[in-house]
Amino acid sequence: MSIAAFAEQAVTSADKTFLQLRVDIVEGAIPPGSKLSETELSTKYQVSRAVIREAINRLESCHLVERKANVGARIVSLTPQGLIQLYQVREALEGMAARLAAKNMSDQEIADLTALLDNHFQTVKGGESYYQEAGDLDFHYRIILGSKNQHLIEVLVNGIYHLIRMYRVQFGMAGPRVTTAFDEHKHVVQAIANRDEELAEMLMRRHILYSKNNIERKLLQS
Amino acid sequence: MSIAAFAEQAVTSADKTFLQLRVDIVEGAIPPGSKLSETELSTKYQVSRAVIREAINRLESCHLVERKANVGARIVSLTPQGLIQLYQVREALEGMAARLAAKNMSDQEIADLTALLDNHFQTVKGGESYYQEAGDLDFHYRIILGSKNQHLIEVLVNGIYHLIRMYRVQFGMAGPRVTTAFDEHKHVVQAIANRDEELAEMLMRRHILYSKNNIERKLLQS
DNA sequence: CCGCCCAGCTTTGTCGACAATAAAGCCTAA
DNA sequence: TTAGGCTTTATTGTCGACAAAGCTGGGCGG
Repeated sequence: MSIAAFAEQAVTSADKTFLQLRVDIVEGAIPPGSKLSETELSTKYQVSRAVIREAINRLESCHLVERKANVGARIVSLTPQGLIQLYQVREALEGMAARLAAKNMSDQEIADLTALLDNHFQTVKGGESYYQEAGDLDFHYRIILGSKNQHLIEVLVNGIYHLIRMYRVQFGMAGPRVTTAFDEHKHVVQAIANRDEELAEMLMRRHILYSKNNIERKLLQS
Repeated sequence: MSIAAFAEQAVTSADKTFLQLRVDIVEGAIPPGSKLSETELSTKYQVSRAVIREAINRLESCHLVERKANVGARIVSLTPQGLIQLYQVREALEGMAARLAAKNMSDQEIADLTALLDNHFQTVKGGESYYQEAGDLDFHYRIILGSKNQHLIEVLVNGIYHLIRMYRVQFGMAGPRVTTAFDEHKHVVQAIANRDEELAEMLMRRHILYSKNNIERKLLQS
């Protein structure tokens, strides 16, 4: 359920098309760099061009597609340095999120977060590397929401994280760093529980910086 | 010219309407919290409803308006804590921008930035408080662009700064802090010139933090 | 007298057609 | 043969009309 809180419900037809398209893009069903023809999509998804246009507009505000006037929309093309830049933004924003979470999360929320981590620990100890995807996301989402900062939440949840997921799929990073990342998570939560804003931010920044370095290494060797 | 580099040129009709609407919103011609009726706007700006809808969509991605399905769009309502949250995001992002600028700006760009500051110094010394608006913006924009980080630039320039301007207009902060802010700017530039990433980030963060505190004080006493 | 429900009306969502712009291919001329 | 310009064609931008959902006001029943 934890993550399901973000299941935005689509009421209008453009909503559904937007969500569907976003999945298709992030999951790679439509490859990066490819052109999005309005007429083609309108037949494919059985909706009018106006709906497609609205969906594409929203995709653009997620930074998943780029439009040029009188030319059309293309899915963004992914580059290693683009991923690096994304992690730089993540480091700044999630660092601040951790700081604010240390200040603003309720005791109950912190308790829940701790419980979540214990739960994950059982899984990790069991040897399953299930952790990476769902668990990691859940952890980061909770802290972002815990910041109680609407702008922060918006930019990260609706903007950056879909792009991150897209990179993960395209560059095929299922990712090791499971146990070490788990320890880092634990320390961040401890700092938040201690209401140590300074430390929470620093630890979160390092956690993301390590991730970035890890990814850089993998990108270079391939 | 410096700032004119951001003069996005509108080619399509929706572009012009969007830019016009954005000005009208940011400058306060359309007050915060008010409803944006599509038909009303379409007669007012002499364009079809489709154009208005597209413009509103883009305004939404700037976080200047909020939409509800089957209900309509309203201009965001401004709250003191909303402004605080905005400054928290600014602190994180522009701090990172200063760090990256110290790494990525060319020597020429740094020289230009220094010259710009000297120029501003003459103005400040002359007693004109012209500085606040244009000069401050120019300084921050250059460092943001100097980061060479596309995501950072996007979020700040197209998203946050218009909101900041809107708050400035609505809450009527022409702003003192002229000379002290100038010194802070100077120190940031020095750190960037020395390629001291750590210090550049720290100084920029403090600069914005001071601004935030200053604003908080003013908000409370009113 | 108060509250609920229904009808009408306003506003948004969706659609198909037309206009305008840019890309592609062909034709001509150097 | 190739470069340049023109024509054709496909795609996007814009429009007005229709469909559907929400809000408002009046009437009915408790």
